Formats: sequence, C-alpha cells, structure tokens
Amino acid sequence: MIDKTNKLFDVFQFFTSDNKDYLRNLAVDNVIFGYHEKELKVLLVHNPYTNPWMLPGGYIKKTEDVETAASRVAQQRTGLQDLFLKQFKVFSAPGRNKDPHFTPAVLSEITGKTIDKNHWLFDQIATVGFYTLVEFSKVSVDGSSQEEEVKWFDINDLPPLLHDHDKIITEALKALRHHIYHYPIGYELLPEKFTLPDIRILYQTILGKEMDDRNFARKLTSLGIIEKLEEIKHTRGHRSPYLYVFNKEMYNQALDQGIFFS
Amino acid sequence: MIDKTNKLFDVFQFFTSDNKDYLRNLAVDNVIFGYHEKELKVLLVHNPYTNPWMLPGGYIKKTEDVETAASRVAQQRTGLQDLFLKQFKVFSAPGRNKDPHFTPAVLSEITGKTIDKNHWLFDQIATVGFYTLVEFSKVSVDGSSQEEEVKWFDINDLPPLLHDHDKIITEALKALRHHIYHYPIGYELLPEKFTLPDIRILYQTILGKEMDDRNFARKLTSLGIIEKLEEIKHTRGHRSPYLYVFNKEMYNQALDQGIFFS
DNA sequence: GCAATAGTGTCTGTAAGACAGTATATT
DNA sequence: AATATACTGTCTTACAGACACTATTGC
Repeated sequence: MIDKTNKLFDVFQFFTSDNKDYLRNLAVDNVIFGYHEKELKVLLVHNPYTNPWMLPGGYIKKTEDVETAASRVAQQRTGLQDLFLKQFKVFSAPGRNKDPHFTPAVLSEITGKTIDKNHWLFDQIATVGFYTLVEFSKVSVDGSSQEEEVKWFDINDLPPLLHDHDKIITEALKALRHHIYHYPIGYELLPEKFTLPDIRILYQTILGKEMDDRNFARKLTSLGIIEKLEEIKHTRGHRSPYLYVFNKEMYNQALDQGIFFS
Repeated sequence: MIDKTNKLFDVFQFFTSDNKDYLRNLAVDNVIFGYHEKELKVLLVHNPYTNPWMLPGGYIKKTEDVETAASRVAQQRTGLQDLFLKQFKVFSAPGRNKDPHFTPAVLSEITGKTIDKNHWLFDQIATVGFYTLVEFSKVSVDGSSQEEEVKWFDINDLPPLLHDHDKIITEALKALRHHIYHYPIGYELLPEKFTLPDIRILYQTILGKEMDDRNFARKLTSLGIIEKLEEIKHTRGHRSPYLYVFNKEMYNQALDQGIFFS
C-alpha cells in the first residue's frame, strides 16, 4: 500500500492536472556538461521517490519557444542562469518515454483518482535535446531545499537512466566533440585566469585523447584567442605555470568564422 | 460566400478530424534543395485554394519518429524516396503558425461546422526542420494529379511564404553551407558521370562564391573521392571535358571522418 | 641530486593559395 | 584566326606533426 501523504503525491498533483498551457507531445532535456578535476561530468536529477536518475528536462509552455523552455528548466532545477544552451537533436522514437513501472494503473493507485489510459502523461512525447558547458564551480549542487536531488556524474560512470536519456547523453557528447573541432571552447568552462595545462587538459578530457603540449599552445596563441599574463599560478613541488586569459574579441571571431582543430 | 463543393472542402475534412493518431503540437517541414542550370532551387508546394506557397511538411504519427515522418511527407508530396533527410533545427517561436487569414471563424464558414477556438489546428505547433539535396532530374514535378501544385523556385527568387517558412529556408541554407565545408557533397545531386566544371559549379552555387579550378580539382582528386574516366562529354564550341565518377568508398570515408574545405 | 611539471625551438613534409600557359573544339 | 572552355604544373608560404632539451620548484 502506498502512502498518499508523502511528497510523491505532490509531484503527481502536477501530473494529474490537464496541463493545457503546455505543448502536449513535446518536451526539452538538457545535457549539462561540467568539467572538474580532469573529468567530464554530467548533471543529473533524481526524484527521491522514483528510481532512475534523469536529465534535467521539462515541458514547454505554449507562450515560449524551446530555447526559453530549456533555459527555464535549467534554472528551476539547477539555479543556473544565462546558459548558452545548444539545440542538437530531436529524440522521437515511438515508445521512447514508455516505462513499465509507471502505468495508468500504478498512477491510479498512488493518487486514488481514476486515470484515463489515454492520459497525456502516457502519450508519446518527443524531446528536443540541448547541451551546454558550465564551469563546475559555479554550480551549487544543493538539492536539499527542493524535492529533487541534483548531482554530478562522471561521463564514464553513469547510473541507470530514465527512458532513452543514456542515448541523449551519447549524442550530446558526439555533438559537443563535433563542436570543439570547429569552434573554440573553454570560456564557459574555465576560470577567468587559467594555465596552458588547464586548457589543454580540458580539450583532452572532452576529446578523450592526448594532445601535444607544444603544438597545442602554438595553435591557440597563433589564433590569438588566448593571451599570456605576467602572473604565475603558484603550485608546489615543481615549476609554476603562467596564467593566461581569453582574448574575447578573437574568441568571438573564431566562434563566428569557425576554426579547424585536428 | 464560399463554395463548399470545391476541393478546399475536402482538404478541410482532414483539418476538422480529431487527428488523434498524430502528435498534437509537433510537425516536420522539409527544405528540399535541387540543383539545376547553375542555380540552387527549393521545392515548394501550393494548395491551389489557399494563397502562400509553403514547404512540404506534415504531421507526425504517434507510431513513427520525426525522420520517418519527414520521409513519408517527402514521398507523399513529391514522389521522392529514400532521401537522406538531415534534421537541422526546431522552430518553435510562439505564434509562428498563426495566420490572420485562417481563423476559427473562417473555418466555420467554410465547413459549416462549429469550430472550437481551441481546436488543435489553431494551437501552437513547433516544427522540426529537415533539409536534403536531390538530383534535379529525378524529380518529376507534376502536381496536376494531386490537389497540390509542386514547383521548384530559385533560392534567390522565392515567393511569399507561409508562416516562418522563409526563416526555415534561410536556416537550412546556413546548415547546408556548414555541411559542405566539413563533408563531401554531390553524390545525391549530380548524375553518375559528371565533369570537373559540373562539380565545381555545384560547389560555387551552394557556397555562393568562386573557387579556383586547379586547386579545386587537386583537392578532390587528392582526397580520392572522385576518379577520372577515359570518357569525354561532347560539348560544342570548345574543348570537351573528361567525365568523372565518385569513388563511393572514399566518399563515405570522408563523410564519416569529415574533411576541411576552406 | 632527484622528482615532477612547465616551457620553449626546430625540422620536415604536406597542403593551400596564387598564378599562366597549352589544348581542344567550333565558327 | 578568333573564340570559348578545359586542362595542367610550379612556386611560395603556412601550418601540422613529430620531436628533445632546458627551467623551476620542493624535497
């Protein structure tokens, strides 16, 4: 017997509404990549009363476009504002949002209401996939004040995921890697001042391969998108590296025109 | 007074159905590019009883994904089969499918039925944009047997278009140009045997700029994606060009790995 | 001195970009 | 001969890719 006084019931208050202000068969899901300690992370959310982890996502109001919905959802769930969210693919395989553990019968029992088997919640839903890159330290992962837990996972060590969210993450990573080969990255992921090893390891982490440090530095400096400072970041036990900053003008120009990274 | 015996009425038989087998707030639109006489064309359709030309598009069944829907729509409207349709963007601006000439009142008058102002037809609809490239000669543009007229338009000489279809075409062209810089094209657009000027002018037409004939030939042959035949295509008034074919293996490899065209 | 990491210079091969002259066909 | 288009070769320069040694810091 399910306890109707728990918070799950509140969640389903929304589910059992008619949802008429939202697009019916379309949603958004955000793959939020963060970089930390030489590892590429993905931000996932977890409703403490249901099982699989999932991407931060949600429905789209009829008065907003999908980009706005993706931003809104990201902010609601993670507190992140003004993200550069990039649309990369629509996921629409028939039955992609079917879940054998979540049926009209189960919902009826939980809510005590009669649930139509054609209820919108069990209808086919396509989702627009977005990805973004964030500086890890900007995100305060503190889900305790909300009904949902929010947590970073290593890209290579993901938990079981809801529906086809594993596939969405795989495709997002593919799109991100395509992006990195043709446009500069790092501005959203690194602190204002960073070292050459910092940015090189970031590239290596995302691309999943080693890069020659000399050729890498030459490439970025000759494009003019990073500039060396006279400052040094003090480390211990070995030589301390110089600090660099992005030249935003050249960086934006490279974003516009595209570059070629091999 | 509107004549209810005309074919427009048949079209609206569909519109006034409940449409329950289709996703409610999502559709697909195809930008079908064709190449002919050094001009880049776009295939548009026209319902003879309503005014603006529009992209071939349609609704998505709940039992199919968006790619299948786009293929189905392309085949229904144009007879084209097995197209490589590439998803490039979702268009979802609020009100994008509003049309001041097409309202519940107008529809009521035409059909003689009472039309709810919340009818799905007037609801917000997002659309997934696809583009494709086809060999012009493969398409028989013969709309006389159908209720809709189908016609090629020069990319630089488009008629007024329905909703935001002009924007969809602009974005499709942008996506196509991005594609051509990173992957080979031509296989779907040129006849089996073609000349060097043929393929160079195709590139020039899509990119909208001149390219050096010597460097262009060197690039494609050194990549191994085209091969010279001993045959000659006989022309008049000047030297006749050699014929070339694609090396499909190298072509596919270039599609997989990506190339760089400057 | 040793360990650990940062930083820099050079060579070589390849490919891009610029460019001009010869070949073929028609009138 | 004149015209129109096709075809090809060379030079220069820039960049990618490979590679090895020196510098700094702490122990």
